[in-house]
Amino acid sequence: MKNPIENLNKVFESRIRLGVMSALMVNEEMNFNDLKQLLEVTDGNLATHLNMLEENSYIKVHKGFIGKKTNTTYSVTKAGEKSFKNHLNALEKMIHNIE
Amino acid sequence: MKNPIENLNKVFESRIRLGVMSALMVNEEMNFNDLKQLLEVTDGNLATHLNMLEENSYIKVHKGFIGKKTNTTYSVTKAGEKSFKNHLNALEKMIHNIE
DNA sequence: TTATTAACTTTGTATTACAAAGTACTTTTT
DNA sequence: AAAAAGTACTTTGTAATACAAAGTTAATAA
Repeated sequence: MKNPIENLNKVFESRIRLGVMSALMVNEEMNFNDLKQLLEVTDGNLATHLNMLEENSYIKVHKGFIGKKTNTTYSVTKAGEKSFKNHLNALEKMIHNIE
Repeated sequence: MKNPIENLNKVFESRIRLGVMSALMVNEEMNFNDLKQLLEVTDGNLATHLNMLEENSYIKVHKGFIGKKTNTTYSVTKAGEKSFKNHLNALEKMIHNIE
């Protein structure tokens, strides 16, 4: 038997970062508030996780406006997409080994 | 869009506990050393994670012998199986939403 | 009798998670 | 014009986790 977790990515161990990535894979881009409401987290907590994803270059931030209101959006980078898919693959292998 | 992480189980957020459960779903029972080698973790670390799984009644411990040598084995409980499958389902839904 | 193995527990440190409050800037409401 | 509210944070503080390393106990093998 082979180590079932060796290809899992530490960064995606967190439920919230998993949720952010998952949402951004489906949505192209989302802003702070949408993510906050979707994942039901506090500002500070979300900001921390977004920071960690950005520091790993898995997402990128775009500060813009809607009319005159600030609107910060987040989207996955190429690297983020690659790493996340890799992680999902590892999860899938683990799951299929079981079912 | 619905919160993609609301059905994920906090206990299974950890890579190592995920690995333990995954191994025990496939193997019926495994002992301390087999798990340790499979998951490539230190004694203390593994013991802690096994404890947490046991406290949640997701695994049960059986202290036995092979000949005269002690042999502690671990296996998933019904509750553990149910909760873990639930978690995997939530993961699968998340993944399929993406791919 | 010394060394080794199994399965831990204890100790200590570093990292992480999270909530809550604070901040800066703008916009809407009164 | 003043007050309230919204956006997107940062800061602060605390509690929980993760993990390695060393210590422990009891048995067995050399």
